[in-house]
Amino acid sequence: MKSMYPKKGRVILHIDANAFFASVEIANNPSLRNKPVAVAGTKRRGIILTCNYEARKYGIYTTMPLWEARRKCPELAVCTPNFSLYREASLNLFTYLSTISSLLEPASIDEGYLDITNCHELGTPVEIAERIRRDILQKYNLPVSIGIAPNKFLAKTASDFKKPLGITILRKRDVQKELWPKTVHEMHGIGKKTAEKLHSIGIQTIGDLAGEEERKLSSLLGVLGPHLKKRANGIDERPVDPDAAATVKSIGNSTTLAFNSDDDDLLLNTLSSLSQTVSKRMKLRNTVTDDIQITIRYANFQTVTRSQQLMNPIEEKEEIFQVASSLFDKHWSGSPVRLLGITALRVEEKEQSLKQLSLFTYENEIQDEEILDVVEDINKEFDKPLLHRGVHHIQKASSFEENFKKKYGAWKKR
DNA sequence: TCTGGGGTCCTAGGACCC
DNA sequence: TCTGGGGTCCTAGGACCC
Repeated sequence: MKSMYPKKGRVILHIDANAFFASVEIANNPSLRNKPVAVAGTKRRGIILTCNYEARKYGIYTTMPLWEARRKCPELAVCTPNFSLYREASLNLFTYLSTISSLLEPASIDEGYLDITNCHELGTPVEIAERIRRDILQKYNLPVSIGIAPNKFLAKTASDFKKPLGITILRKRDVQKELWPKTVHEMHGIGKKTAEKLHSIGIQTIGDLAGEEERKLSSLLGVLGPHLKKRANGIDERPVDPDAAATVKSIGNSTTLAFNSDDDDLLLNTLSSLSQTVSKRMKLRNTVTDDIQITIRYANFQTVTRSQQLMNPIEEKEEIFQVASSLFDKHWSGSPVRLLGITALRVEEKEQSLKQLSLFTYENEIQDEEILDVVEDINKEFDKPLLHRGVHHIQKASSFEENFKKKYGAWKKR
Protein backbone atom coordinates (compact mmCIF):
# COMPACT_ATOMS: atom_id res chain seq x y z
CA MET A 1 0.00 0.00 0.00
CA LYS A 2 1.24 3.44 -0.86
CA SER A 3 1.95 5.80 1.99
CA MET A 4 -0.17 8.97 2.13
CA TYR A 5 2.99 10.91 2.72
CA PRO A 6 5.56 9.91 0.14
CA LYS A 7 9.04 9.49 1.55
CA LYS A 8 11.52 12.08 0.54
CA GLY A 9 14.11 10.64 -1.80
CA ARG A 10 17.14 9.13 -0.14
CA VAL A 11 20.78 9.39 -1.15
CA ILE A 12 22.67 6.15 -0.62
CA LEU A 13 26.34 5.48 -1.30
CA HIS A 14 27.76 2.02 -1.86
CA ILE A 15 31.50 2.01 -1.21
CA ASP A 16 33.39 -0.96 -2.58
CA ALA A 17 37.10 -1.46 -1.94
CA ASN A 18 38.64 -2.71 -5.17
CA ALA A 19 40.59 -6.00 -5.05
CA PHE A 20 40.61 -5.51 -1.30
CA PHE A 21 43.03 -8.18 0.00
CA ALA A 22 45.53 -7.44 -2.77
CA SER A 23 45.19 -3.68 -2.21
CA VAL A 24 45.88 -4.09 1.51
CA GLU A 25 48.98 -6.19 0.77
CA ILE A 26 50.23 -3.53 -1.65
CA ALA A 27 49.51 -0.72 0.81
CA ASN A 28 51.50 -2.71 3.34
CA ASN A 29 54.37 -3.46 0.97
CA PRO A 30 54.74 -0.70 -1.64
CA SER A 31 57.38 -2.63 -3.58
CA LEU A 32 54.46 -4.68 -4.95
CA ARG A 33 52.89 -1.62 -6.58
CA ASN A 34 52.32 -1.92 -10.35
CA LYS A 35 53.21 -5.60 -10.30
CA PRO A 36 50.72 -8.43 -10.77
CA VAL A 37 49.74 -9.42 -7.23
CA ALA A 38 47.47 -12.18 -5.97
CA VAL A 39 46.40 -13.32 -2.53
CA ALA A 40 46.08 -17.09 -2.50
CA GLY A 41 46.28 -20.08 -0.24
CA THR A 42 49.73 -21.46 -1.05
CA LYS A 43 49.06 -24.95 0.20
CA ARG A 44 48.41 -27.67 -2.30
CA ARG A 45 44.98 -27.02 -3.87
CA GLY A 46 45.27 -23.30 -3.18
CA ILE A 47 43.12 -20.90 -5.17
CA ILE A 48 43.20 -17.17 -5.94
CA LEU A 49 41.23 -15.25 -3.29
CA THR A 50 41.70 -11.97 -5.08
CA CYS A 51 44.18 -10.31 -7.41
CA ASN A 52 44.90 -6.78 -8.54
CA TYR A 53 44.09 -5.36 -11.95
CA GLU A 54 47.61 -5.94 -13.28
CA ALA A 55 47.18 -9.66 -12.58
CA ARG A 56 43.72 -9.66 -14.17
CA LYS A 57 45.32 -8.56 -17.45
CA TYR A 58 46.87 -12.05 -17.57
CA GLY A 59 43.46 -13.66 -17.34
CA ILE A 60 43.75 -14.42 -13.64
CA TYR A 61 40.55 -14.25 -11.58
CA THR A 62 39.20 -15.15 -8.14
CA THR A 63 38.74 -18.94 -7.58
CA MET A 64 41.30 -19.89 -10.23
CA PRO A 65 43.66 -22.63 -8.93
CA LEU A 66 47.02 -21.14 -7.99
CA TRP A 67 48.99 -23.47 -10.26
CA GLU A 68 46.97 -22.28 -13.22
CA ALA A 69 47.53 -18.62 -12.30
CA ARG A 70 51.27 -19.22 -12.05
CA ARG A 71 51.24 -20.87 -15.44
CA LYS A 72 49.51 -17.82 -16.94
CA CYS A 73 51.81 -15.36 -15.18
CA PRO A 74 55.11 -16.80 -13.85
CA GLU A 75 56.16 -13.45 -12.32
CA LEU A 76 52.93 -13.24 -10.26
CA ALA A 77 53.61 -12.06 -6.69
CA VAL A 78 51.65 -14.35 -4.39
CA CYS A 79 50.80 -13.33 -0.81
CA THR A 80 49.48 -15.81 1.71
CA PRO A 81 46.30 -14.40 3.25
CA ASN A 82 46.74 -12.35 6.41
CA PHE A 83 43.21 -11.91 7.69
CA SER A 84 44.05 -9.94 10.81
CA LEU A 85 45.72 -7.39 8.54
CA TYR A 86 42.57 -7.23 6.37
CA ARG A 87 40.29 -6.87 9.37
CA GLU A 88 42.40 -4.03 10.66
CA ALA A 89 42.28 -2.26 7.28
CA SER A 90 38.55 -2.87 7.14
CA LEU A 91 38.04 -1.36 10.58
CA ASN A 92 40.03 1.73 9.54
CA LEU A 93 37.91 2.07 6.44
CA PHE A 94 34.58 1.81 8.24
CA THR A 95 35.68 3.97 11.13
CA TYR A 96 36.54 6.68 8.63
CA LEU A 97 33.16 6.26 6.86
CA SER A 98 31.32 6.54 10.16
CA THR A 99 32.70 10.08 10.49
CA ILE A 100 30.79 11.03 7.30
CA SER A 101 27.45 9.59 8.45
CA SER A 102 26.43 7.37 11.34
CA LEU A 103 23.96 5.63 9.01
CA LEU A 104 26.62 3.12 7.98
CA GLU A 105 25.97 -0.54 7.25
CA PRO A 106 29.00 -2.75 6.59
CA ALA A 107 27.89 -5.36 4.05
CA SER A 108 31.08 -7.42 4.08
CA ILE A 109 34.71 -6.96 4.99
CA ASP A 110 35.29 -4.71 1.98
CA GLU A 111 32.02 -2.95 1.18
CA GLY A 112 29.34 -0.94 2.89
CA TYR A 113 26.34 1.35 2.49
CA LEU A 114 26.23 4.92 3.71
CA ASP A 115 23.00 6.94 3.87
CA ILE A 116 23.96 10.58 3.25
CA THR A 117 20.43 11.92 2.76
CA ASN A 118 20.89 14.39 5.61
CA CYS A 119 24.49 15.37 4.96
CA HIS A 120 23.81 18.55 2.99
CA GLU A 121 26.35 20.54 4.98
CA LEU A 122 29.12 18.30 3.59
CA GLY A 123 28.32 19.22 -0.01
CA THR A 124 26.57 17.56 -2.93
CA PRO A 125 26.50 13.75 -3.11
CA VAL A 126 29.17 13.77 -5.81
CA GLU A 127 31.38 16.06 -3.74
CA ILE A 128 30.97 13.79 -0.72
CA ALA A 129 31.78 10.70 -2.79
CA GLU A 130 34.85 12.34 -4.28
CA ARG A 131 36.03 13.34 -0.86
CA ILE A 132 35.58 9.80 0.45
CA ARG A 133 37.44 8.30 -2.45
CA ARG A 134 40.30 10.81 -2.11
CA ASP A 135 40.54 10.46 1.69
CA ILE A 136 40.61 6.66 1.66
CA LEU A 137 43.26 6.63 -1.04
CA GLN A 138 45.40 9.20 0.82
CA LYS A 139 44.97 7.85 4.34
CA TYR A 140 45.06 4.12 3.69
CA ASN A 141 46.37 3.69 0.12
CA LEU A 142 43.19 1.82 -0.75
CA PRO A 143 41.28 2.37 -4.00
CA VAL A 144 37.48 2.35 -3.72
CA SER A 145 34.70 2.75 -6.24
CA ILE A 146 31.46 4.38 -5.20
CA GLY A 147 27.87 4.16 -6.42
CA ILE A 148 25.43 7.00 -5.73
CA ALA A 149 21.72 6.17 -5.95
CA PRO A 150 18.32 6.52 -4.27
CA ASN A 151 18.50 3.00 -2.78
CA LYS A 152 20.86 0.17 -1.84
CA PHE A 153 20.33 -2.02 -4.87
CA LEU A 154 20.99 0.78 -7.36
CA ALA A 155 23.97 2.03 -5.35
CA LYS A 156 25.47 -1.46 -5.29
CA THR A 157 24.86 -1.83 -9.01
CA ALA A 158 26.38 1.59 -9.74
CA SER A 159 29.58 0.96 -7.77
CA ASP A 160 30.24 -1.97 -10.13
CA PHE A 161 30.06 0.15 -13.27
CA LYS A 162 33.50 1.78 -13.07
CA LYS A 163 36.32 -0.07 -11.37
CA PRO A 164 38.71 0.79 -9.94
CA LEU A 165 38.26 4.24 -8.42
CA GLY A 166 35.06 5.13 -10.30
CA ILE A 167 32.17 7.21 -9.04
CA THR A 168 28.85 6.46 -10.73
CA ILE A 169 25.44 8.03 -10.27
CA LEU A 170 22.46 5.82 -11.03
CA ARG A 171 19.10 7.58 -10.84
CA LYS A 172 15.73 5.94 -10.98
CA ARG A 173 15.18 7.46 -14.41
CA ASP A 174 18.42 5.85 -15.71
CA VAL A 175 17.22 2.33 -14.96
CA GLN A 176 15.64 1.69 -18.34
CA LYS A 177 18.67 2.89 -20.29
CA GLU A 178 21.48 1.60 -18.04
CA LEU A 179 20.07 -1.52 -16.40
CA TRP A 180 17.50 -3.08 -18.69
CA PRO A 181 19.85 -3.96 -21.59
CA LYS A 182 22.08 -6.05 -19.27
CA THR A 183 21.64 -9.81 -18.92
CA VAL A 184 19.90 -11.11 -15.80
CA HIS A 185 23.09 -12.89 -14.79
CA GLU A 186 24.76 -9.52 -14.30
CA MET A 187 22.24 -8.57 -11.63
CA HIS A 188 23.28 -8.79 -7.99
CA GLY A 189 21.35 -11.69 -6.44
CA ILE A 190 21.06 -13.71 -9.65
CA GLY A 191 23.57 -16.52 -10.05
CA LYS A 192 23.97 -19.24 -12.62
CA LYS A 193 21.01 -21.38 -11.54
CA THR A 194 18.49 -18.55 -11.27
CA ALA A 195 19.66 -17.15 -14.62
CA GLU A 196 19.06 -20.57 -16.20
CA LYS A 197 15.58 -20.79 -14.71
CA LEU A 198 14.76 -17.33 -16.04
CA HIS A 199 16.06 -18.27 -19.48
CA SER A 200 13.72 -21.26 -19.44
CA ILE A 201 10.71 -18.91 -19.52
CA GLY A 202 12.27 -16.66 -22.12
CA ILE A 203 13.77 -14.00 -19.87
CA GLN A 204 17.23 -12.87 -20.99
CA THR A 205 17.67 -9.24 -19.94
CA ILE A 206 16.93 -7.30 -16.79
CA GLY A 207 14.35 -5.43 -18.89
CA ASP A 208 12.57 -8.74 -19.62
CA LEU A 209 12.53 -9.47 -15.89
CA ALA A 210 11.18 -6.01 -15.08
CA GLY A 211 8.21 -6.58 -17.38
CA GLU A 212 7.39 -10.20 -16.48
CA GLU A 213 4.16 -11.13 -14.72
CA GLU A 214 4.67 -11.45 -10.99
CA ARG A 215 2.61 -14.63 -10.83
CA LYS A 216 4.91 -16.41 -13.27
CA LEU A 217 8.00 -15.30 -11.38
CA SER A 218 6.55 -16.50 -8.09
CA SER A 219 5.82 -19.98 -9.36
CA LEU A 220 9.31 -20.16 -10.87
CA LEU A 221 11.37 -18.71 -8.01
CA GLY A 222 9.21 -18.48 -4.87
CA VAL A 223 9.55 -15.31 -2.82
CA LEU A 224 12.70 -14.43 -4.75
CA GLY A 225 10.66 -13.78 -7.90
CA PRO A 226 8.73 -10.66 -6.85
CA HIS A 227 11.85 -9.35 -5.06
CA LEU A 228 13.88 -9.57 -8.23
CA LYS A 229 11.17 -7.95 -10.32
CA LYS A 230 11.12 -4.97 -7.97
CA ARG A 231 14.88 -4.64 -8.12
CA ALA A 232 14.83 -4.85 -11.91
CA ASN A 233 12.46 -1.87 -11.82
CA GLY A 234 14.89 0.01 -9.60
CA ILE A 235 12.75 -0.36 -6.46
CA ASP A 236 14.39 -1.23 -3.13
CA GLU A 237 12.98 0.04 0.16
CA ARG A 238 15.51 -1.58 2.50
CA PRO A 239 16.90 0.96 4.92
CA VAL A 240 20.59 1.36 5.65
CA ASP A 241 20.66 -0.40 9.00
CA PRO A 242 23.78 0.02 11.17
CA ASP A 243 22.78 -2.95 13.36
CA ALA A 244 21.86 -5.31 10.52
CA ALA A 245 25.17 -7.11 10.38
CA ALA A 246 25.95 -6.91 14.07
CA THR A 247 25.17 -10.43 15.17
CA VAL A 248 26.63 -13.59 13.72
CA LYS A 249 24.33 -16.58 13.33
CA SER A 250 26.92 -19.28 12.71
CA ILE A 251 30.63 -19.78 13.21
CA GLY A 252 32.43 -22.43 11.24
CA ASN A 253 35.76 -23.72 10.09
CA SER A 254 36.47 -26.11 7.27
CA THR A 255 39.53 -27.39 5.50
CA THR A 256 40.32 -29.12 2.27
CA LEU A 257 42.82 -31.86 3.00
CA ALA A 258 46.09 -31.84 1.10
CA PHE A 259 45.16 -35.30 -0.19
CA ASN A 260 41.88 -37.17 -0.13
CA SER A 261 41.99 -39.56 2.78
CA ASP A 262 40.11 -42.39 4.46
CA ASP A 263 42.56 -42.65 7.36
CA ASP A 264 40.46 -42.50 10.57
CA ASP A 265 43.29 -41.06 12.64
CA LEU A 266 43.94 -38.25 10.20
CA LEU A 267 40.24 -37.44 9.84
CA LEU A 268 39.64 -37.42 13.61
CA ASN A 269 42.73 -35.26 14.16
CA THR A 270 41.39 -32.86 11.56
CA LEU A 271 38.02 -32.71 13.32
CA SER A 272 39.86 -32.07 16.55
CA SER A 273 41.72 -29.07 15.20
CA LEU A 274 38.56 -27.72 13.52
CA SER A 275 36.83 -27.98 16.91
CA GLN A 276 39.69 -26.02 18.42
CA THR A 277 39.33 -23.19 15.90
CA VAL A 278 35.54 -23.01 16.20
CA SER A 279 35.75 -22.93 20.00
CA LYS A 280 38.39 -20.20 19.90
CA ARG A 281 36.35 -18.05 17.51
CA MET A 282 33.20 -18.53 19.57
CA LYS A 283 35.02 -17.40 22.69
CA LEU A 284 36.38 -14.32 20.90
CA ARG A 285 32.79 -13.34 20.19
CA ASN A 286 31.58 -14.40 23.63
CA THR A 287 29.05 -16.85 22.19
CA VAL A 288 27.74 -20.35 22.78
CA THR A 289 25.89 -22.82 20.54
CA ASP A 290 23.32 -25.58 20.90
CA ASP A 291 23.53 -26.89 17.34
CA ILE A 292 26.60 -28.45 15.72
CA GLN A 293 26.89 -29.25 12.03
CA ILE A 294 29.57 -31.21 10.23
CA THR A 295 30.35 -31.10 6.53
CA ILE A 296 31.91 -34.00 4.65
CA ARG A 297 32.95 -33.52 1.04
CA TYR A 298 33.99 -36.61 -0.87
CA ALA A 299 36.47 -36.92 -3.73
CA ASN A 300 33.70 -36.44 -6.33
CA PHE A 301 32.68 -33.18 -4.63
CA GLN A 302 29.49 -34.68 -3.27
CA THR A 303 28.93 -32.73 -0.07
CA VAL A 304 26.97 -33.98 2.91
CA THR A 305 25.97 -31.98 5.99
CA ARG A 306 24.66 -33.47 9.22
CA SER A 307 23.70 -31.57 12.31
CA GLN A 308 22.59 -32.20 15.84
CA GLN A 309 20.81 -30.00 18.34
CA LEU A 310 21.92 -30.16 21.94
CA MET A 311 20.14 -29.94 25.26
CA ASN A 312 22.62 -27.42 26.64
CA PRO A 313 24.70 -24.67 25.06
CA ILE A 314 28.38 -25.46 24.61
CA GLU A 315 31.57 -23.62 23.72
CA GLU A 316 34.51 -25.83 24.74
CA LYS A 317 36.68 -27.57 22.19
CA GLU A 318 36.17 -31.00 23.79
CA GLU A 319 32.39 -30.61 23.77
CA ILE A 320 32.34 -29.56 20.14
CA PHE A 321 34.69 -32.36 19.16
CA GLN A 322 32.59 -34.93 20.97
CA VAL A 323 29.43 -34.01 19.04
CA ALA A 324 31.25 -33.59 15.72
CA SER A 325 33.08 -36.91 15.94
CA SER A 326 29.94 -38.81 16.87
CA LEU A 327 28.11 -37.25 13.89
CA PHE A 328 31.08 -38.23 11.74
CA ASP A 329 31.09 -41.84 13.00
CA LYS A 330 27.39 -42.10 12.31
CA HIS A 331 27.37 -40.60 8.82
CA TRP A 332 30.76 -41.12 7.13
CA SER A 333 30.40 -43.54 4.23
CA GLY A 334 34.02 -44.72 4.54
CA SER A 335 35.01 -43.28 1.14
CA PRO A 336 38.02 -40.97 0.87
CA VAL A 337 37.28 -37.47 2.13
CA ARG A 338 38.29 -34.25 0.42
CA LEU A 339 37.03 -31.66 2.93
CA LEU A 340 35.89 -31.62 6.53
CA GLY A 341 34.06 -28.80 8.28
CA ILE A 342 32.47 -28.01 11.60
CA THR A 343 29.98 -25.18 12.06
CA ALA A 344 28.31 -23.94 15.22
CA LEU A 345 24.77 -23.01 14.17
CA ARG A 346 22.32 -20.85 16.11
CA VAL A 347 25.09 -19.15 18.06
CA GLU A 348 23.96 -16.81 20.80
CA GLU A 349 25.67 -14.33 23.01
CA LYS A 350 26.49 -15.87 26.33
CA GLU A 351 24.43 -13.52 28.52
CA GLN A 352 21.31 -14.22 26.46
CA SER A 353 21.71 -17.94 26.70
CA LEU A 354 22.50 -17.90 30.44
CA LYS A 355 19.32 -15.97 31.09
CA GLN A 356 17.23 -18.58 29.28
CA LEU A 357 19.01 -21.34 31.10
CA SER A 358 18.26 -19.75 34.47
CA LEU A 359 14.61 -19.37 33.54
CA PHE A 360 14.58 -23.03 32.65
CA THR A 361 16.00 -24.06 36.01
CA TYR A 362 13.49 -21.83 37.76
CA GLU A 363 10.75 -23.68 35.95
CA ASN A 364 11.99 -26.92 37.41
CA GLU A 365 12.30 -25.62 40.92
CA ILE A 366 9.41 -23.28 41.38
CA GLN A 367 5.69 -23.90 41.49
CA ASP A 368 3.48 -22.66 38.68
CA GLU A 369 2.35 -19.40 40.25
CA GLU A 370 5.88 -18.46 41.04
CA ILE A 371 6.90 -19.11 37.45
CA LEU A 372 4.36 -16.56 36.30
CA ASP A 373 5.94 -14.05 38.66
CA VAL A 374 9.40 -14.79 37.33
CA VAL A 375 8.24 -14.45 33.73
CA GLU A 376 6.46 -11.21 34.57
CA ASP A 377 9.57 -9.82 36.22
CA ILE A 378 11.63 -10.59 33.16
CA ASN A 379 9.05 -9.04 30.87
CA LYS A 380 8.92 -5.90 33.00
CA GLU A 381 12.66 -5.66 32.81
CA PHE A 382 12.49 -5.77 29.04
CA ASP A 383 9.75 -3.16 28.84
CA LYS A 384 11.97 -0.64 30.56
CA PRO A 385 13.87 1.83 28.44
CA LEU A 386 17.27 0.50 27.50
CA LEU A 387 19.18 2.72 29.88
CA HIS A 388 17.29 1.42 32.90
CA ARG A 389 17.71 -2.24 32.24
CA GLY A 390 20.26 -4.15 34.23
CA VAL A 391 23.53 -4.08 32.30
CA HIS A 392 23.72 -7.82 32.46
CA HIS A 393 20.47 -8.23 30.58
CA ILE A 394 21.37 -6.94 27.21
CA GLN A 395 24.51 -5.62 25.67
CA LYS A 396 22.98 -3.52 22.94
CA ALA A 397 25.64 -2.59 20.45
CA SER A 398 25.90 1.15 20.58
CA SER A 399 28.82 1.94 18.35
CA PHE A 400 30.05 0.93 14.97
CA GLU A 401 33.19 -0.50 16.55
CA GLU A 402 31.28 -2.83 18.86
CA ASN A 403 29.18 -4.07 15.97
CA PHE A 404 32.28 -4.64 13.92
CA LYS A 405 33.93 -6.71 16.62
CA LYS A 406 30.82 -8.81 17.01
CA LYS A 407 30.73 -9.52 13.32
CA TYR A 408 34.37 -9.99 12.54
CA GLY A 409 35.84 -10.81 15.93
CA ALA A 410 38.85 -9.32 17.57
CA TRP A 411 41.83 -8.34 15.51
CA LYS A 412 45.46 -8.06 16.42
CA LYS A 413 47.70 -5.13 15.83
CA ARG A 414 50.81 -6.24 14.07
C1' DT B 1 47.25 -30.52 -10.93
C1' DC B 2 40.24 -28.83 -11.78
C1' DT B 3 37.23 -26.80 -8.11
C1' DG B 4 38.88 -22.33 -0.73
C1' DG B 5 36.65 -20.78 3.19
C1' DG B 6 33.64 -17.60 5.36
C1' DG B 7 28.88 -16.72 5.66
C1' DT B 8 23.21 -15.85 4.91
C1' DC B 9 18.72 -17.02 3.42
C1' DC B 10 15.18 -20.03 1.44
C1' DT B 11 12.81 -24.45 0.52
C1' DA B 12 11.04 -28.91 1.15
C1' DG B 13 9.96 -33.07 3.50
C1' DG B 14 9.10 -35.77 7.63
C1' DA B 15 7.76 -36.11 12.55
C1' DC B 16 4.58 -34.84 15.62
C1' DC B 17 0.55 -32.68 17.66
C1' DC B 18 -4.30 -31.19 17.84
C1' DT C 1 -12.01 -48.00 -1.16
C1' DC C 2 -9.73 -44.74 1.55
C1' DT C 3 -6.24 -42.52 3.96
C1' DG C 4 -8.18 -34.38 6.66
C1' DG C 5 -5.70 -30.27 7.34
C1' DG C 6 -3.16 -26.87 9.80
C1' DG C 7 0.83 -25.56 12.46
C1' DT C 8 5.52 -26.04 14.32
C1' DC C 9 9.95 -27.99 14.76
C1' DC C 10 13.88 -30.30 12.92
C1' DT C 11 16.95 -31.59 9.28
C1' DA C 12 19.31 -31.45 4.80
C1' DG C 13 20.34 -29.28 0.75
C1' DG C 14 20.74 -25.57 -2.56
C1' DA C 15 21.67 -20.89 -4.21
C1' DC C 16 24.12 -16.95 -3.69
C1' DC C 17 27.67 -13.60 -2.19
C1' DC C 18 32.47 -11.90 -0.95
